[in-house]
Amino acid sequence: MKRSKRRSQHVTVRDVARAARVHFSTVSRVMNPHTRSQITESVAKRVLKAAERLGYRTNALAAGLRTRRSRVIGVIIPYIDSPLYPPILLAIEEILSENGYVAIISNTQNDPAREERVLAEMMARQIDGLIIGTATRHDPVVKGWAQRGAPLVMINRTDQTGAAPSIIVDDLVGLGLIVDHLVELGHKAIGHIAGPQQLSTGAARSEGFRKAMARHGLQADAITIAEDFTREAGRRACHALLNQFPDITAIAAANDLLALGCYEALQERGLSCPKDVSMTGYNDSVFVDLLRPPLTTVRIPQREIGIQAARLLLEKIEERRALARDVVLRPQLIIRQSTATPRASVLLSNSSQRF
Amino acid sequence: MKRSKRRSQHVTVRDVARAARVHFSTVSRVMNPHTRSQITESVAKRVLKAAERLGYRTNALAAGLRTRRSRVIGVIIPYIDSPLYPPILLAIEEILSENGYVAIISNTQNDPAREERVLAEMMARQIDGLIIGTATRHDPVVKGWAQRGAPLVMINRTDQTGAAPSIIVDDLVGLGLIVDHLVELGHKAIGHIAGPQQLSTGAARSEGFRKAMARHGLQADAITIAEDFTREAGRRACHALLNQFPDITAIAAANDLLALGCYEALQERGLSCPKDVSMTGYNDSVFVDLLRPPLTTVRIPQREIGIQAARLLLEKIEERRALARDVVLRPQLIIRQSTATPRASVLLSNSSQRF
DNA sequence: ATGAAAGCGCTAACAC
DNA sequence: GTGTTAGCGCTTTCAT
Repeated sequence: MKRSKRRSQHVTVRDVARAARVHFSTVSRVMNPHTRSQITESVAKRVLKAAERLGYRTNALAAGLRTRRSRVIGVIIPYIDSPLYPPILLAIEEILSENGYVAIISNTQNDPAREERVLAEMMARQIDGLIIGTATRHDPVVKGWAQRGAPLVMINRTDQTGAAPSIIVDDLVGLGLIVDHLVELGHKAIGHIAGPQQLSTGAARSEGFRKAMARHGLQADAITIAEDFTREAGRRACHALLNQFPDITAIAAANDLLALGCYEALQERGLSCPKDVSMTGYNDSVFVDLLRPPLTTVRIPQREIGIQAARLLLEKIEERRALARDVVLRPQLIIRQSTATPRASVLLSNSSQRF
Repeated sequence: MKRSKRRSQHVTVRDVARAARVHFSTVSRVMNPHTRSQITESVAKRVLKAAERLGYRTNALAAGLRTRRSRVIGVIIPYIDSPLYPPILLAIEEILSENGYVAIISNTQNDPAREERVLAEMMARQIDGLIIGTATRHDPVVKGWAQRGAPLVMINRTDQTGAAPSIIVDDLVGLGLIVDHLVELGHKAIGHIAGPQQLSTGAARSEGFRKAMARHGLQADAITIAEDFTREAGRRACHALLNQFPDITAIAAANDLLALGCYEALQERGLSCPKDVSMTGYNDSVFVDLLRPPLTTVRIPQREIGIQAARLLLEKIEERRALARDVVLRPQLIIRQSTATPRASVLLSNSSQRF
């Protein structure tokens, strides 16, 4: 008769137990799929009915405190308002939800201080695992987590230490597809707007560019590094590139946002794409098919990245295996109208023929 | 000497207390900003130093179980991969993070079953409040939460009951801006691709269209309702609209995605925008300035929506006031190149004058 | 100003 | 198969 007065909003196992005339641990066993088989069918039914009637919902905080498993996972990404991430997040959330997990999603804006803060909040909430899209090439966060044996999966970017599995796209192949396509169109003087080199994506795509150019016996020195994967950085880098290398007939940008910036820069210089300069992007972001002109780019399996990352993380959490399997997904060339044969003037001077 | 053997990974208040030679409740008081003032400065310093040294981090699950406050809030939106939401989510997360809260973000794809499931997961985790962008005009979720007195804020869409505060944009004004602009350009036969009418946004924008047309003494019967706020639905609706009303010279779409679909439909019909038909969108989604042609649209303060929603929710949570203040934000017309004077042929027949 | 004690709601040995 | 018991780590009266 002690706690019956406090019929507050929360229905607990004890309330259900009283209603079903069983011990509260029996209720717990019924509610937990893992221990459900221990209970007689008739008793289980009675408990379930009472729970239903009282509107019982298990308190994940209490359960988590006891089991040391919160069924919450953390997701840290640099920019949620970049077109790259939403489809990935969507897929992650779908897989997690199917498995009774939820995601705490945080942005860092590539700011290490913010990253540290959100990570602290996540750890305080006893997250069971972490998916991060912010790994730098030698990432202290990655190292820290991996050393503590905490389940961690990197997406999109990877660090160099191999301390945790990652889901990435084969950017070497991706830039190869781009360069092959441009060369096939007849381009020889091809420039590259590179992404930040401390990010694996930026570095890998630059390397892919260089290797592919070398494969074709072409010079790969027309490279400008954009300080960030943004439209504005792309615009500035494009101007710099064209100032230094006015003769290039095609520009391979390290991602779509950079390519958008290049579109602006070209327009500002009175250059037409693809007549004067062919452009390519990377990621096949939503809407780039509607740009002027529609952007030739490389499609990466965003959804698949999310699915694989979530699956891999859940495997690590539930099985506690230290599998360091990396997943490398293949990109696909999407040809649109921002690429064409090199401009006539250059064709003339470079190959001394017309038509 | 009982529990000293289990030097497991987690450092607790007891560990810190032992190291600082105080009672563990003192540690708790030091760590909690609210009770910190009760402790002598020197003792506090000693505790803090010990905590630092041992790497103590408070366990939010345990604290939440005790205080019945999880410092987690739920965010439910229909589509994370719609360009509307990421900036809102970014702002929400920023405000929450500043206040020591984190967000569990879930997508529903407008599927009520999914909504129910994610909501159950959130409730199990004892979320302190909820921000939802999925409210239908008579929403059971909204009603349920409001009745239980749980802090809830609606964004973007609102229900009709006024059961909870909402942060919305003044869509009547927004469509008014659009219609005024088109009329000023000389359009009279203006069509409208409406959004789903069970959503407050769809309904409000249609009403805004009708009222504005009436204000100008124009017929507002060229309306087709798209079954969803998607590009494909926009494409189909645009075809239907033009089949039924071939003479319209301008189309006001209820959002940008619908306008994109219209772009496709116009292209399929061999019509040029804005020469044959002027187009307008709504939301000023990222990239619509780079479309062919750049889209005239209405900019809504996405970031502000997120900020206001998070602030309002935190107010409700911390002060437990039942303020039902609605926030209505003002939209802004963004004129680009998808709108122009009506096509010559129509000008001729409609107003019997040229130039 | 600090210590003592109780308990948030749950799970998981351990009994019987 | 079900009841008993003991915490998970924390906050918060109540003493002192």
